[in-house]
Amino acid sequence: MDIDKVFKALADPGRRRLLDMLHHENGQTVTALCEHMDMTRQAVTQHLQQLEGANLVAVIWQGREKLHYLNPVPLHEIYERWIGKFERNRLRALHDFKKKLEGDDHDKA
Amino acid sequence: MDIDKVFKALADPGRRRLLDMLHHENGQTVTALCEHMDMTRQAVTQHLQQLEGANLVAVIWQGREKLHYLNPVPLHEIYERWIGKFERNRLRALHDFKKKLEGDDHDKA
DNA sequence: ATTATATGCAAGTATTTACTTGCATGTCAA
DNA sequence: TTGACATGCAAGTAAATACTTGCATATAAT
Repeated sequence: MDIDKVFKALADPGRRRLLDMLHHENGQTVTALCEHMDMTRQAVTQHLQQLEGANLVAVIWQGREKLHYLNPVPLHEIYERWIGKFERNRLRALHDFKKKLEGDDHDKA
Repeated sequence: MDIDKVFKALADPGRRRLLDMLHHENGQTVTALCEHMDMTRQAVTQHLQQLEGANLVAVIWQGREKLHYLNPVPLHEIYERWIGKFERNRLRALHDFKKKLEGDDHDKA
């Protein structure tokens, strides 16, 4: 799994918006998703392709319609491999930080 | 809190690497961080500034040295406001998705 | 004082990314 | 089978991002 693609995909507000829309209603077509996006269909398509490439969205063809489904697994990966790791040390880091500040203010006092 | 800046900051592998380094050893100087980065000091500085802008890194000046400290709070925010939301519906979404697939395979059979 | 070290500022280039426009293809419905 | 609808493909433009180079400033060490 290419976590870089996931981060890159999430970096754009438009793409996050698309994920939100699918979160609100799963299995939407390109055209449906376009209605709330202030850009051409092509632009939206390209964003959706990136989301697909990052495996955040899966697609099912239904006749001439392309239905988009959210795949939350990569988000989970990001949490596991990235956020959790830092979270675990959250309090410790904050502690270190404050200690440093205090050390500066009254050094050896 | 500007969550877009956080996502943008995380979108670059170099910046994620810097966060990793600080996670490994907190409070490093620019120069120290540069040693493991295959680019000029200026480039690293600019990345660090973006991390600072996203509030992922805090800085303390110590004489001529600039010490960088990790701030995991924005990561937590991302989890809270983004990942968790999707996680909660993870199983449900997967369920919907499979049902859709099945429905296509043997429609009304 | 002089030199070395740690960093900043700013302009310029190169690469990447976002978005558009125009046309092509395939599916559905009358 | 014709017309409307859903989407794809591809080339081009505009804007954002990553990175560099050259010089300036401040702190520390000798």
